[in-house]
Amino acid sequence: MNINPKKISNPQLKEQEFSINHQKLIDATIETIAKRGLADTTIAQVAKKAMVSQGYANFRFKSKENLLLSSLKFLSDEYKNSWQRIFEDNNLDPVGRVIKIIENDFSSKIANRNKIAVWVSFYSEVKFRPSYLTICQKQDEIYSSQMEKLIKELNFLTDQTFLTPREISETYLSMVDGLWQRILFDPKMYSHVFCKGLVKKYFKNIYTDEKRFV
Amino acid sequence: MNINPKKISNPQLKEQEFSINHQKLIDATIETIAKRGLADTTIAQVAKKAMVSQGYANFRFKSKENLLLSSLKFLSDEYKNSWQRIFEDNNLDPVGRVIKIIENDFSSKIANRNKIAVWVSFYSEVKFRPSYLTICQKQDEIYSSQMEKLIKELNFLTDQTFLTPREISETYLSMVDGLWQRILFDPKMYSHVFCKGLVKKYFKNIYTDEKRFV
DNA sequence: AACCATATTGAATGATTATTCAATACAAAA
DNA sequence: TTTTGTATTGAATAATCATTCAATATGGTT
Repeated sequence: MNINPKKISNPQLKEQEFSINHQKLIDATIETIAKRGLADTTIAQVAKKAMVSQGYANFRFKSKENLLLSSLKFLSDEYKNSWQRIFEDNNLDPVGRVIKIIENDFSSKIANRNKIAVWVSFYSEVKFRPSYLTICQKQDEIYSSQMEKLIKELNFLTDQTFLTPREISETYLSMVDGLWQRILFDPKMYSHVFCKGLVKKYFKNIYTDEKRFV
Repeated sequence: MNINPKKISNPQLKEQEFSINHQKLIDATIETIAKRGLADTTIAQVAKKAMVSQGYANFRFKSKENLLLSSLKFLSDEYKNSWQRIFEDNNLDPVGRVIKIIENDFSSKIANRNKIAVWVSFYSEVKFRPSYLTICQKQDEIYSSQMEKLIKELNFLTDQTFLTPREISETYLSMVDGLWQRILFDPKMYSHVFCKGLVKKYFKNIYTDEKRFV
């Protein structure tokens, strides 16, 4: 019995086969939203980009809504994984961790104009689709609380007491959201270098003795 | 000849009559977007809310696109007027002016959840509709440069030199955008009081001697 | 080879919606 | 009153799309 990877009698391979098309469609959805906007994203276009039939796309995801939701989930998980790795890295001290966080939030993988366009598209619908809100909010809460804990350590180490960990982390998170939005408007002015510099300068002003916040 | 305000032989009255319906439709558009989202806003719903016929709404504005554009323009002008009044008020010193600006940006007239929902809806389409970008960007540039000038004065008065006016004003504007977005997610947590407090604390940390940034 | 199960297709369907326009209402002028 | 010009209507149109599903393809099993 010849084991050909394309054969699907093996449940594991079947699962993999499933994942390939699943992921192809999610990628195509994100690309389409990034290129045309959520309003002009149709199943037909997504299916074409994923090189499957229109009927198939619907069949796989049950509905367009569900395809969109899965795509948001994917993006959200990708982001979460990238910052979670930083929080779990035991080789970093608080300052090094904060710097890694900043660099991640304005890395070309995370903060590129296409992905931001997709984020903002979903954000804009959050008030009307509770399911979008659920996905976005849960992860943001974890990020937020991890960040606050990190700042707490940093404050302790540096004897910084004027600003609370909560204040610093909320300010940071707001700045990131705001800067991401601004990247959409004017990606030249709000370059990654500019954004990182601005945020680091914010921290530098708080932790004046710390040389690493250039 | 009896001058009845409903008669339209007088060109001025005709103009006024025009404006009434015009504004009714714009208001209805903003309300509809705020309630249902840009994606689910139809001419039929807007017309119903404005209490005119569907055909009329289209006739007045030539197209749905143009109605949306006019609504964005209205919102944008409203915002501009509110901050411009503060910049033009000669009774304010720099600190007082900054405080007024903060209070305006998180006033219930400007930063309520409905209006933010509309703003974010348009923002999310900015990458795909150059006409939206034009409206948003032009005014933001003016706001931005006025803000920078104001911070320059403030830095001069307080001998603050570590952060440049550009840095402070860009940080402020990003924070505002980010906080607005967060108000959409969780209006209870991001109350006006919380947002104003956070921003004022940011300034307080820079201008430590200034008592008015509570 | 014949059969079966599953994956995939693509054309048809039905719902939604912007836009058009012929018909109507209505107020001013004659 | 009749006429005229403009404002407004609302039903018809045409386009777009999500969704469905009967038909087909594909590859494994016997």
